[in-house]
Amino acid sequence: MIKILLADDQALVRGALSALLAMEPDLEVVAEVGSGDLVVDAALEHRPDVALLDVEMPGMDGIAAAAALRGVLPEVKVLIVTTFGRPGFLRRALQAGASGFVVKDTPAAELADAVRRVHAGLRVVDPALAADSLVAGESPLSPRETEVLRAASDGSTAAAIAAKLFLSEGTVRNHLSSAIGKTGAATRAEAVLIATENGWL
Amino acid sequence: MIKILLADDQALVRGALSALLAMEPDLEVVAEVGSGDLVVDAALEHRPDVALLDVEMPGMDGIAAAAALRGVLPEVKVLIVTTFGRPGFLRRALQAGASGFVVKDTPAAELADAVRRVHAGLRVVDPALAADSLVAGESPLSPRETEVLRAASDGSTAAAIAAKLFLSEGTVRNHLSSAIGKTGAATRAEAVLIATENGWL
DNA sequence: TCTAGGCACTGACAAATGTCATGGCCGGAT
DNA sequence: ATCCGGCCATGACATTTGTCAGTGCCTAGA
Repeated sequence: MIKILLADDQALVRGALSALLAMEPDLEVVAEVGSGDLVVDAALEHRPDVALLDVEMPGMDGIAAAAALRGVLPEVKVLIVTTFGRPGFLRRALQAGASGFVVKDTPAAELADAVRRVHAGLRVVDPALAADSLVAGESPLSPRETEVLRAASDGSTAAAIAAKLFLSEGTVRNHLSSAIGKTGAATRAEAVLIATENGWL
Repeated sequence: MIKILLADDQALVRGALSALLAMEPDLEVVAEVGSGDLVVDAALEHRPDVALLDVEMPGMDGIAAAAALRGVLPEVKVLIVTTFGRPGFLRRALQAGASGFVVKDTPAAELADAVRRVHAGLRVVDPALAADSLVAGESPLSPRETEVLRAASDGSTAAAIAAKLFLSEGTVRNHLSSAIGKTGAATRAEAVLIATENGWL
């Protein structure tokens, strides 16, 4: 019997995944949480074999939760589930110690198998996504550029970003210009889009 | 026995919802599709009582599919499911003839009830979302402003938008300026954000 | 019929943006 | 010890953006 911890912020999806996994005779969902912050506590209490973590969650996201879980209970295997197949997500998930990475548009029948394979100590990675991850590579953005670009992602003006990050306005424009160049974009808005699609923010 | 048609582009979620509904003795999923374009065909073939449609789908979205379904098989009740509780979505869904509107973070246990209530001829609407919909009101943007703003949402420059929509660059800037004013934003990027959050695009 | 409002355009102006050259500071690699 | 790269900053420049005033066309409602 493989014991599973389920983390997804959307209650409906969480419950549905639970129902899906409950159909398998050898799987058992022992805990469900709706936030990344609750993962470690729930794992300590219910001692699952596998943790199924969504990336998109308020507060601590699935990848951060995976890293935290690894620090406390390294024997728990982590399988990351996500809506968006961003190359950067896969890279960061594996670096955080995840054993598997599944996108939400894989067939439902394969989820149980993925759980079993992860439990058996194997790696489970979407091959198409792995290829994307290789071509996209790591983020070309420096830490500061990433920070500035993220601050720009809500349409803030350069002056507003400068105030928020305690920088000069010219410096902000320089970082943005550099980010625009590295992403191959023409405007900051396009740079934000490209960086987001690649999971660099 | 209530017969259900399920439409969601994410196979994993679709399968999971199917498993969830299959646990109810009086519900039966008779068809599953992964695109809005397939909804009408599948409905004609399987004659469901209730159609459970996700809004976010490639090709024809859930709301358009609801309208199309209503034109062909008006006796089929439509229950819209969505990740994002955008006020504009609710309004458009109801105008398209949907009987219910459920957000994906409602508890899993309530989904079956929502299906039953919709089947019984009742309306099912998230109360919090309904309130939002009232305050947000209809989109203040004119058709042209909406079009221009949508074209700007990928970070395109004014010149690029003008070329795409066969407008003068000055006209594009005027429409954007007007949209910025109506949304209460300070920049076009912020206007895009606000319009998206309200479901106006 | 008149009128209001959406749509399109022009021209002009201030502000914001993107780029470039330049320089100083620091930490890690050679 | 030196060099390189990231980081912060300045100042200057051309371009883009956001705003405003004014014009005209067209359609739907009073």
